[in-house]
Formats: sequence, C-alpha cells, structure tokens
Amino acid sequence: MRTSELAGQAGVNTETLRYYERRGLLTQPPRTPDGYRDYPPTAVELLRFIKRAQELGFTLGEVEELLHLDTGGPDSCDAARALAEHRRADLERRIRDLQRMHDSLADLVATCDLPRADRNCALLDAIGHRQETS
Amino acid sequence: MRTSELAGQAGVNTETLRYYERRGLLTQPPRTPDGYRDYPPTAVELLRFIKRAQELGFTLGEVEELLHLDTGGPDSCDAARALAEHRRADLERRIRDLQRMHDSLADLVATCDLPRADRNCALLDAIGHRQETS
DNA sequence: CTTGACTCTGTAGTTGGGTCCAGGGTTGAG
DNA sequence: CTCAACCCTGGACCCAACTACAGAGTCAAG
Repeated sequence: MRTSELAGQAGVNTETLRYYERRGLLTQPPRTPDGYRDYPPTAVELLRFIKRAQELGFTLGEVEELLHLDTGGPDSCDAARALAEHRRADLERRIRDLQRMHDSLADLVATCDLPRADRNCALLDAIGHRQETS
Repeated sequence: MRTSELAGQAGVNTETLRYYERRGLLTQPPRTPDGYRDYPPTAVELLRFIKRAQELGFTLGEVEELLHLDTGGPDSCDAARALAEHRRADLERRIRDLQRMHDSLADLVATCDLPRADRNCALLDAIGHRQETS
C-alpha cells in the first residue's frame, strides 16, 4: 500500500505520514525495490487509532507512549492502564473546567433573554470601558 | 499607568501588551512626552476581560470581534449574544466528546481489574496491529 | 555622575501539528 | 517516446499566542 493510498483511506495528508514517521510515531515501513514506502493494510487502522486518540485529546506525544506499549502481555497492560488512568483523571479535570466555562457563557446568554429595551448585556458591559482605553 | 504596572495588575507579560497592540486588540494608548505608553486605569479591566474570554475558549480573533462590538445598544448585544451562543454550543460539543472519551477510558481501566491471567487489554488490543506495520 | 530599573523599537525564536516546495526519480497509458 | 501522476528527500514555511533579545533612550536614587 502506497503513501497516497494509505493517506486517502485514513483521511490524512501524505505529508502527515512522513511527519509521523520523522517524529517516531510510525516506524519506517518496508520499501519497494524502488524505495517507495509500502505500508501493510493494518496501517489504516493504526492511523485511525491515532486520529481517534487525538480527537479524544491525547497529544501526539501521549499517543506515542501508547504505541510504545507493544510488548504484549500483562505488564504492558499494566502500563497501558496507568496511562489510561492518568488521561482519565486529566479528562475529568478538563471536563469540569469546560463545564464551568459553559455555564458562565450560558449565564451571559441568558441575560440577553430580557426585553430588548431594558436588558443590559453583561458581555458588553464587561468591555464597556474600552472606548476610554482607545 | 506604565506598561509594567498594567502588566503586573492584569497578570500578563509586558510583551503581551505590545503584542496585543500590534495585532490590533488594544488600541494605541496615549504616550508621555518621552514616548512611554500611558494606559488609563480602565485598561486593567479590559485586559482581565480579554483573559477571561480566553479562558472561556475564545480565540484572540474572537475577542477582537467582541471588542469591536462597541457601538452600544441592543444590536451590539445581539451580536455579542450570537458569538457567545456559538462558543457555548461549541463547548457543549467538546464536553460531550470528552465525556465519551472519559467513559471509554474508564471502561478500559475497568477491564484491567480482572485476574491478571485471563484479562485482555482492550487498549492494547486496539493498537495490536502495530507490530505488523513496523 | 553612575548605576540599575525601567522603557522603547524591530525582529526573531518557541511549541505543536502539520503542510508545502524544489529538484529529482519511476511507472504506466496512449 | 512522452506525459501525467506518482514517489523520494531535506528543508522551509504555516498558524496561534506568546516570549525573548539586542541596542538604545530615560529616570530616580545614592
């Protein structure tokens, strides 16, 4: 499987594949006699895993950690578990933060639900002093 | 109020102030005869607003949009509301995603709570095809 | 009058995650 | 045979949001 085919199936740019390889996220695939990269079909799944992990908030560095847990067996499982637990706690924190932000914004939006004439916009009030700064 | 005083009170780097000015987020403050920036006290509030907006997930570009809504009146409030509502929905989506991920991770961690011998690590299973890619 | 703390300017560097490009080689269809 | 469509490499460039730095001016205290 060539670079562009893999890229196409995984929904990434071909340059991204080379980038991942450079940064050690993907190990070097075998080459055809001409020097072209020849990925195994399973690479598609691997890339989708990477992309999914990214969407879920893992950095590429963290994804790399996960990928290095490839020795198999219960020990790797323990290591993977530690990583997962760490990320889980992290996510919990981030969710709480985002929830706080969300609630604040919802409050701001809610103040706009007063009759047009006599409401005051908390959002714009907050920046009302801007003119004096100009 | 000089640059470093403002920076100190607002909890930002002095360079950040000049950066905001360069990028048009802060209008140019008056200068003392020597050419030093002389911010009005209200600038502290303005900066805090910017920082708070950032915490709420607004990009500086979006903050700038907000700051340009300075004509006052209900129309500006509507515009501000639209921006806030947009961000709110965005946050809601991200929270849901993170929550989904959190739950997945929690599940994965839970499978590790089986006896060592006969558990299988879903996390490593998910990336189990990696070797074949090497 | 010197020292140290501040200010100014313009420019360059950082991080993370890519993306693009020049310059060159190979392959397959017409 | 030629042309398009790939592939290779190393390196430059992109974005956001800063942060640092060099080189020069200003100011207050001792």
